[in-house]
Amino acid sequence: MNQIAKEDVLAASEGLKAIAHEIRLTVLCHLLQGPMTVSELLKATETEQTNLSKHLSKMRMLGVVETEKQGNFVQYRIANPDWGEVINALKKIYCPD
Amino acid sequence: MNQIAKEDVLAASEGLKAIAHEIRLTVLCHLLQGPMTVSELLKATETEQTNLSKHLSKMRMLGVVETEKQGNFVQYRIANPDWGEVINALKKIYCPD
DNA sequence: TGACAATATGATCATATTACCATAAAGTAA
DNA sequence: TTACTTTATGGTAATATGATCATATTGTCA
Repeated sequence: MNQIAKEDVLAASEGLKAIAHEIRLTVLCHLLQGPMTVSELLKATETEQTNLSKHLSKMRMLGVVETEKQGNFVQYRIANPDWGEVINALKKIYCPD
Repeated sequence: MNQIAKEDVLAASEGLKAIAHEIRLTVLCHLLQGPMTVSELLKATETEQTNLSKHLSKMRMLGVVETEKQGNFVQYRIANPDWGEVINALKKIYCPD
């Protein structure tokens, strides 16, 4: 708080909760490459439809992703491209070269 | 996983859990300025000693921070400076200029 | 219209997280 | 040694999270 306001820390911690899960982090990584439909994310995450749907819902409610309905499909995209920088920093920490 | 191995995604999501909490994120932000003792963090976070201690313990077990005992005090420090980049990215997303 | 495909939601159960209390452990100093 | 300070740990209760089942919603197409 020296540097960041209390309310911003709270908001950021909520945002972190939105991606602090194996499936949701996987979704985020994929969406960084571009928007994807639920069906595509389903293949990518190898989980149950209903389970993925809940994770996507959580990410949407916490403002990390946005959706756009396209006919029968729903396309998900990252709400703020700066999440890419978060992922890049995580890669430095967790992905050995 | 296109880009990140499954095991790395898992590790990163665990690391994210270590900071996806208001108190723990506050601790991380403070430690970015340099090592601090528990007592100092206690003042900074304005929480109960026993509560903070558990949060610190979690961060340590998940490898985000390290400790060094100095007499009666315990000094905490960030294990990997790259967490600074994570915070900077979060600032872009959550801290309006 | 009916059948089907894509996605979301409600209910439920198991598990995890968190805050708080009491207490323990470890170091210091008289 | 005793008293005190600093930090950690065990127990517990409230709440949150996650997986799974069944079902609903919405849109497409024949």
